[in-house]
Amino acid sequence: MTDIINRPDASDGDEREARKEAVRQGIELLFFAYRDFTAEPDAILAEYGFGRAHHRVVHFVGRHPHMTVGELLGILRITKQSLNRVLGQLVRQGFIMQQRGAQDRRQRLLLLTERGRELEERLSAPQRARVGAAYKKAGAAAVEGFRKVLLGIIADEDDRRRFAPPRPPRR
Amino acid sequence: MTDIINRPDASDGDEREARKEAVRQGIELLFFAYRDFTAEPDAILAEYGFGRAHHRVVHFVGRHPHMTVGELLGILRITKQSLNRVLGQLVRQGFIMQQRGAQDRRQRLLLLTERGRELEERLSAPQRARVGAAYKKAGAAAVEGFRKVLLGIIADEDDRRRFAPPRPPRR
DNA sequence: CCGGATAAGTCAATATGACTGACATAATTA
DNA sequence: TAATTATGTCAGTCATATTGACTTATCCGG
Repeated sequence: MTDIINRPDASDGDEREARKEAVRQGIELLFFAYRDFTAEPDAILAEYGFGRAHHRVVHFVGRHPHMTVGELLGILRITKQSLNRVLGQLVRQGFIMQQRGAQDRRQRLLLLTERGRELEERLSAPQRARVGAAYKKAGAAAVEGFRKVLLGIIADEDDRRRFAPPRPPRR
Repeated sequence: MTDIINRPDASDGDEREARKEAVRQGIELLFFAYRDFTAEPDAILAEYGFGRAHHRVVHFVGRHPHMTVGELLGILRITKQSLNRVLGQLVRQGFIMQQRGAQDRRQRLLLLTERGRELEERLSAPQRARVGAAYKKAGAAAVEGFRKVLLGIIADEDDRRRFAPPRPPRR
């Protein structure tokens, strides 16, 4: 269960050190990848006078239409005061619409407008290109590993549940 | 006339859609993983009145002792004014030492003090635990895939070069 | 050896994204 | 009806980042 690698001639100390170094490299890889992964959308956002927070809102509302403000707060893990400035700008400038909830009329269900979809498309394009190219280059097996490790890093069980296998076997 | 319904082997259109969805999931996975990956150190940093920027500096100086200020700026991709506030605090509070460069005396080579090493250890412990557990759970093949994909996401060739294979064949 | 380039540091002003705390409103639910 | 919940808002603060201008010390090429 613990055998990461089968090495007959390494001592436990070396083994542990090598593993520790591998983990530290993983940490650093995450930093670099995230840094570059956000750089291109950030440049586009600047045109609109928006920041990374706006991207996150547009992304999640795009992927989960009719989500509530509370759900969005739970995903982003920020306060409603922080969200409100960003969300308010997006609503006032016509990127996001709010609909009264049908069952619970206190809820404001969030939706992208046409303009919002265009923005989402522009912002995600460089990220999709970057990640898509990395996927293609690394191959399907590597992508499976990438997903597995990232899922292991995510703390919250509910958040992990968002990620069903990419192609669930139908029937 | 693309028949959506009854198809054992997917058409190109479906194939493309599935791939696009897989890439979008990857983007989201990166967001969630990075969010959780930074949450625990952030709480520790708050005890010191520090922020994430201090963590990054302590991390890179710890991993690359005697690095110059310019190298650090290149890695972090921030302005020297931004770095200076953070670095200055760390130096003044005894977490980082600066040594004059031997060849080039304009350089201030950066080093962790004992206190700095302790801080680095505290900050990295939860990250190492989280990433280490994810590695262990996912297995060696998955880790290889994780590394491959993240390397593909990193834009800069010089940055990619930092990541030699975790166990280079000695001899 | 002089002058330009480079490494580092600094001052000032500004923007963004986050926080805490307090409070308001409307709607749901017990 | 009363408590709770979903959302929104006002006010103040902090950390991180920016641009732009400038200084000091040092290096290096002509």
